[in-house]
Amino acid sequence: MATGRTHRPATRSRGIPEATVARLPLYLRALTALSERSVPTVSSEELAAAAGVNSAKLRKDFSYLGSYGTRGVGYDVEYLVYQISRELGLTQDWPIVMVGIGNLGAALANYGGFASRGFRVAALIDADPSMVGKPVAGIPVQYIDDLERIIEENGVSIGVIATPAGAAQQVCDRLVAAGVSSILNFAPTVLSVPDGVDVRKVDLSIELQILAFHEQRKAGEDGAVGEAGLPSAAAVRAAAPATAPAATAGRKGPDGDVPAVMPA
Amino acid sequence: MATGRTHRPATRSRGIPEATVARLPLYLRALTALSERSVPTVSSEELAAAAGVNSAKLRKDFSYLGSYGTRGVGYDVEYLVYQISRELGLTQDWPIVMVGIGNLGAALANYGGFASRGFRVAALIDADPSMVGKPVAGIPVQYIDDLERIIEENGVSIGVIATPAGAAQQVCDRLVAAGVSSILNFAPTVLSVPDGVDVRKVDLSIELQILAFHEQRKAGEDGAVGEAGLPSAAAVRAAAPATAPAATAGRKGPDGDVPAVMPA
DNA sequence: TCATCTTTGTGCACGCGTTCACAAAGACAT
DNA sequence: ATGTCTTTGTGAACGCGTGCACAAAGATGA
Repeated sequence: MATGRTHRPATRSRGIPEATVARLPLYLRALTALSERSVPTVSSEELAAAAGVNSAKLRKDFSYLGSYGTRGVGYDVEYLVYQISRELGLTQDWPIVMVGIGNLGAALANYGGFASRGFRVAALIDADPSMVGKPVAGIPVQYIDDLERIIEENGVSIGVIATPAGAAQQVCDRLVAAGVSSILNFAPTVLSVPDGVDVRKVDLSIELQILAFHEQRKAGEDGAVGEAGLPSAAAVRAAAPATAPAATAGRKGPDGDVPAVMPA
Repeated sequence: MATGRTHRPATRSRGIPEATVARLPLYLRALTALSERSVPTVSSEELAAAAGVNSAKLRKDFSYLGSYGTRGVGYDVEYLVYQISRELGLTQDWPIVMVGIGNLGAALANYGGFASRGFRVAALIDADPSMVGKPVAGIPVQYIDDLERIIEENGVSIGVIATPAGAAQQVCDRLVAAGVSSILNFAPTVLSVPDGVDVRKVDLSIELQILAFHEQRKAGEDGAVGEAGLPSAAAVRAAAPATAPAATAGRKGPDGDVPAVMPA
């Protein structure tokens, strides 16, 4: 998960916990799939399994929205889809602008997940004049000088930043000044914004580093305690990652490098 | 933040809280920037500001790593960079494979954040035969039938999934069976994996939905209480978002369907 | 109508994470 | 040496999130 809300210490909106809000889209996705298969109702147990969460947690989450279930039966799929969509604000149209149409930006623009569920790409913006006018995902790229006008004319309140790190804060400032109050940041930088503006960040590098931490730990602890499960194959390999010849090459790491294997 | 660790209920590794681990990459980035500017030391206050966190939290985070600071002075930048890198396992080489080289996958492969800090793209894999052999980011795409062999030969323990939702679980199963024990998932699906395997997910659609929720809330509450701050412009606009005409139309697509290649 | 069975909704307890506030530690000047 | 000043490291309190376990609600069948 590339994640991380910034700012706004879980404002506990109108009683709905932040953690619950973060799971609603997950439930919605599972429910939509059921809806397409014309399944009329689901139990908390089934839906929880589909969403990958605990059933008690799911029931508690739904309890914040109201009592939409029927004891002995479960939840009405269609009704729940509607309620969650409404709660998330997906029953209305959300025009968004994306700034920075490089490799990542272009890929995101093409990504279907953006277009679905009420989100509409109102404009693609870049600072490279040679990009201007070129259509990406069917939408012509516009020049950054028009950013303020575009936001104003389209009533945009959500912006996506996919620029290089160096330009992110500057772009962010302009977006906020122009009226954007929610930002999804793909640039590897910490953005500082005034109160009232929400920033969520997606950082590939950070996600990988977190995985590496756990991977290293798995490699290190096994052998020590034996930690049930885990099909040795992976553990062994991770413990002695230099198995492959030329591949791993370097591995010069200073000193305190992984306790290398460590026989039981 | 596209986020969400799955599984593994915060195993509290060797005393380092999960929340702290998630922040270490942030500190590392800020420290690296300072290091490049040849700054010798930083106080917890300065570094916290750069990383966008509370200074007390930062000090407590570092306290889990040991006592690396000097009272009255601060932390030695170089030393801290090394310690955090080591703790995160970045002093060793981590070969990774990426499966699903569509729009998003290609963009990720080109993304510099992957190559840096010990991560090395060992292979790009796709199920579309017409993609095979074509170089992406300088690396020729390989066919998915060779997945197991590639993982074995390169000692890969971290995999990145950027396939369409429908293919994700299947790819995941193969990766895990081949020995991969950490997965970064960009497909909009819940992956189920055996114990011992870590999954982190990055879901653009979910992030946007969370932002929409807060945006809706901001628009709704103002007017009711007045809730200080917030430059009306955005609030007013969000309150009457249906400005655009047809737009929302279609609404058919199941869910986050990646346009990209790859049949099931 | 009544009994049984399924599934929700939630009270409660526990643990993690955050923040405050301060004592201890060391640098630095005199 | 000694005092002052800065900054760390952490004890303690608090709040959020999670999961258990169960009572209440309603469906279903006789």
